[in-house]
Amino acid sequence: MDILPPKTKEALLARVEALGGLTLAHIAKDFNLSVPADLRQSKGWVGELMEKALGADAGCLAKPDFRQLGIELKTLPVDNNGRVIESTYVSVVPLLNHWGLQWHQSEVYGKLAKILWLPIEADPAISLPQRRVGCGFLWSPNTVQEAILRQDWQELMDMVALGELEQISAKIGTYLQIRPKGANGKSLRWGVSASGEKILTLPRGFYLRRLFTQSLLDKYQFL
DNA sequence: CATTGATCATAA
DNA sequence: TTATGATCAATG
Repeated sequence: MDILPPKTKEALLARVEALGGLTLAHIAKDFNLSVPADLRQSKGWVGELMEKALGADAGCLAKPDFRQLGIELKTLPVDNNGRVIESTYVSVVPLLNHWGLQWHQSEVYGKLAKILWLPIEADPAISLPQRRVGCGFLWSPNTVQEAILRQDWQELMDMVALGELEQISAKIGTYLQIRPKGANGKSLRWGVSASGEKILTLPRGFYLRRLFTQSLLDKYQFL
């Protein structure tokens, strides 16, 4: 059972609304999928299930998930107190061939420009099959948010370009941060050192900090 | 106990 | 092999 991609934003939001309140077991059953016991060896399972349920069509491509609509889908794990549990992966950090890259041409901007946030119950006290989908909402950065995201991106990409990879830690950045993003500590990519030589280094990704996505969720709940 | 750094599965 | 989907688990 394959769901076709929604043709309009309204059609997408209608599907999101229909998902709200359903358990993961319920949705998985509709696709003849079994629910893993836990996420330890299936970390992306919930996100992939939501892609199926909503008809995301970007597959493994450098997205957005809904290509025709330019909308990126992100699940937002939330505990029983409405607290966002995890940071949100955005995209890989280009370690090479990034000279002259501008904010508005970056993958980060492309994905953050329009996001469908889909809160998912993720309290450890609730078993995976019993967890429910919350109320999804569309978000685009406002002027202030974009300015801060852009500053973060620029500061971090400047460090990448200057070969300061070893000095990049997850502590840098107000909303955005860079953290390792690989299969394990042995996966390596080519980057550039401070002296301009090509070096092997960990693959990294841009992530949105938990407190930032928490603020988005809080604002939505308030409205 | 929150965050950083490390890791798991899968598709193309 | 690299990018997608993320969460796990060590650390301070």
